[in-house]
Amino acid sequence: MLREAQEMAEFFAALADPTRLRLISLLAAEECCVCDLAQQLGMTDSAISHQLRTLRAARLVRYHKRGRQVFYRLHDHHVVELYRTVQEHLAE
Amino acid sequence: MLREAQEMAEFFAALADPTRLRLISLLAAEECCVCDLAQQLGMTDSAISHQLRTLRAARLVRYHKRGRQVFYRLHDHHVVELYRTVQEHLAE
DNA sequence: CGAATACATGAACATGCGCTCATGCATTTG
DNA sequence: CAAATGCATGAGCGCATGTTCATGTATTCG
Repeated sequence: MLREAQEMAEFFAALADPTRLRLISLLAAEECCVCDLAQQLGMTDSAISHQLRTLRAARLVRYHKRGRQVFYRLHDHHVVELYRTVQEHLAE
Repeated sequence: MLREAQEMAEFFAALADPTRLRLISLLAAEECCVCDLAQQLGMTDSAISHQLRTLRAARLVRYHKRGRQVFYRLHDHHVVELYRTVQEHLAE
């Protein structure tokens, strides 16, 4: 039980940050490269890159390179569903 | 968007700890008092009380007093559903 | 009433986290 | 090729977090 709790905690921790949740919100609309994400959030490329690393580790996003840009998108539909569920839960 | 992200982040943060997830797992089975929860997790009453405070703040648990004991239970069915959903998601 | 029990809480300490800054590595452009 | 662009990464700093320890409060028991 402890091990499972640890895994779940790490997963929730990846979602427990406003910047990462805003990234997920942006990526729910469309795939996007790092510098555009940074610009939309008014943050540095470095800060966003660090956060994307966390989202990658939690398998919440995927990416593919084209030229010198890296395009990120949500890993699968489960991510959006979880996001929407909690969003509605907090709206009451 | 920033404000909503902040609220969601706080909610996920309440779930981003192994001890609190184990408490939720125990409370999913049956309502329980603080000292029993502490004993089942092999932790001090104080540590558990602190964590229950966090779960209360996130409205994840309710409680009622009887004598000198305080019995905690999950706030509503949404909590268990979210727990099960993520549990299954990580099981793949 | 006095001791013990069940829980809550504040301070303190160690650890982890998010951002900045500096740097490095591909890729593209002039 | 050299400069510039897009991104990744490691170190470092300030701040939040989880546990312990000491203490406080209500309730129950002898």
